[in-house]
Amino acid sequence: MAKAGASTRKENFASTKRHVTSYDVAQHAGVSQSAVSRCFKPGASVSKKMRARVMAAVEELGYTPNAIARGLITRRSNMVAVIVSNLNFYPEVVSELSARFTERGVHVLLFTLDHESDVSRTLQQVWQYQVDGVIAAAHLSPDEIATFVERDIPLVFYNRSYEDVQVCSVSCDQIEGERALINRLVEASRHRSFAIITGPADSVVSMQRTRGALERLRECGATEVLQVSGDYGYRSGCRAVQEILDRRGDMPDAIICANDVMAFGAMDELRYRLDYDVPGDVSVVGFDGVRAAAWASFDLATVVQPVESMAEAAVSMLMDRVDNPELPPEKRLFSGVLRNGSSIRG
Amino acid sequence: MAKAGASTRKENFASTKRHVTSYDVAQHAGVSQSAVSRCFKPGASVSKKMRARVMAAVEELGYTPNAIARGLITRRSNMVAVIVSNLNFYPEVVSELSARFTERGVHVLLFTLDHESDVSRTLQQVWQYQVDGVIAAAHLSPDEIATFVERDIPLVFYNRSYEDVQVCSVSCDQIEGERALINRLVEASRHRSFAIITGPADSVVSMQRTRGALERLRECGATEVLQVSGDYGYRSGCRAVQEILDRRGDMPDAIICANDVMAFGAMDELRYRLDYDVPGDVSVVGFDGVRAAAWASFDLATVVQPVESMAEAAVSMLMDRVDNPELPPEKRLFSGVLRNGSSIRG
DNA sequence: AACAGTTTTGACTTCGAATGCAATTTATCG
DNA sequence: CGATAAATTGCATTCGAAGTCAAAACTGTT
Repeated sequence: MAKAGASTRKENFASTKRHVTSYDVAQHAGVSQSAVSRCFKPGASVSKKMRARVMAAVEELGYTPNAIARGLITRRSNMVAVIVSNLNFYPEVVSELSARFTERGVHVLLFTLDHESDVSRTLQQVWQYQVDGVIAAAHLSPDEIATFVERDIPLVFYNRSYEDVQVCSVSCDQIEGERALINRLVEASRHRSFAIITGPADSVVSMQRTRGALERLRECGATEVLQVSGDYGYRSGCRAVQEILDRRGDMPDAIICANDVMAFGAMDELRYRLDYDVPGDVSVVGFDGVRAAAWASFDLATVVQPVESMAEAAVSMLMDRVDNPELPPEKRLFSGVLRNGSSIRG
Repeated sequence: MAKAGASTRKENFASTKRHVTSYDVAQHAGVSQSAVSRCFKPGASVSKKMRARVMAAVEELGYTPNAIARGLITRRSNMVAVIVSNLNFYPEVVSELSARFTERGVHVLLFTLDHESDVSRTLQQVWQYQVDGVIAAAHLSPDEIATFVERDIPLVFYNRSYEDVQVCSVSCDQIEGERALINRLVEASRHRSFAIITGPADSVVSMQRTRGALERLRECGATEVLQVSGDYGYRSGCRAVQEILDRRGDMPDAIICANDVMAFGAMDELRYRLDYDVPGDVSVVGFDGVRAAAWASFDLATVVQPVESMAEAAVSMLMDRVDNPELPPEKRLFSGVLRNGSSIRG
């Protein structure tokens, strides 16, 4: 970058002058402030000579345009809010979204929710920052969704879909995925009794997965399906297995978990505390396709959500509406990819 | 919040007027814009009557202060940048930082780095957004650090320390932690031969961990220490074990991994592909204390970094310098907590 | 060289909220 | 009650960049 000499000079400027503004640059280059501004606007009409002079001054003073000031006048902050609930904080999703936005020169204001009740407070913050759009991987009430419409702020849900609300979303087909998983189970071997470990009661995703599983199981003629509830965490997977044992007296042929992490808990509990063989005695399946599903310890049969495609879709869907607010709401549904793992018997 | 009636009214306003500004509120309440502004400033001098009138108008119009405009004049954006490199994206850290900042009414602009080379581009972005401070969980060059000083932007490193640079940092004592781990190893049982799986060559943290291990091993009289390199990923843990086997012909008594995830890879490779017993034949230790370390499949002996304390420390260290830029740089070093796991023999 | 046509350029205004200062109201006390 | 101190309020300006529009500088043509 800058050589030592230039660096020293900059330092001096910095200590005397608080912030270098476009005015300073203009003065230094002997041009108008408008000219400086234009040099930073992509398709603007600036002569070569002008651009060169300005850029020289920019270098010398170490000028950086102030995005805050720019945002004020252009009414485009180039920031989007990403709202994720802390519980199901999928790092891949956040980092993938962040990367995709960065590619487009858009910056991510991250909001994590500890409790779903923080939503309204969070939204207050979101409004203040004049973000150009919002990606929500959390549950919003219809009222809250309505405020986005009122304020003309594009909103895209990630893996949350709302049946009766016209709103953008990108999701993985939970029901289809779960059905595929059940198909895999019944094809693989004669599983007769089942248990489902659900996610938290307020998780739509969990409900869909559970519903998909139940539907398909019934269609396949399974009559014996025990349901116990978990919270998506490892420990709740362990506890759920205990509960299954308590309620049934023995283990079912297969345990269907609403997510991978609970499946890990379930497998570990079965193998290490209850001394069952997975998949010999019990098959276990999950949902999500997190990294650890492919680890040899688990080699879990699950549905891999196409995180990259989904993130890309969410980002482009959002940015399309930012550029053109007239676009109608759209729901994009991706299919998950079945991952065969040795956690299924047969 | 607002009843249905009010909501409808808001909607009408919204459709006629682009954004509700403090001027609109002022006019509606029959007061000056300054008054409105003051009603939103904590310790300002406003009479009860005035506040009531203003707030009524605020409610009625659905006004939200514009943080962008505020930031422009106050020169305080109430945003901080959090820079993390994508590779070692520790979700706990990011979400913990985010929560701590949110508590203080500060917002997080998230920057993820795919390659370390993106740093300078990222910093350009950071300058533009006039963030009040930066938390970096990534490597910056001394030149880059210097620009923070020039620009008077407080910077706190998370788990990166620089020996000769005066800069704020919050870290876990990698060397001490690793030494404790080695102590645990030698106390537990007679381990004679060792292998170390390091992290990426450019990771300072990995270097420190390796150094700590080597030092303590030498002090304990270990002569046979093989070093192979990994990249912090699960697969690299697997590969590293193969490499150890190739280079030695057999397995050492203990494998010391620069992080937990590689330790998982190593354990799985040993158990499921090479048919070694862990810890019977080989002990494995990691570093970090991620969630999965406590899972029964691994029950890994490791050093748990006190993420919550560290995040809190980083946040308060940063915000202290934002409020008082004169504070001198400070390095805070936390001790990790040894986690005993059954991945160690004895 | 003079003219119309095209680029470039600069003066001025704008975005929305915060603040110093002066004007005004209210409270306090002899 | 009047005078003075104290609290409240409004006016005008400010932050930094971008856009509007008209003036100025080029271009090419005859």
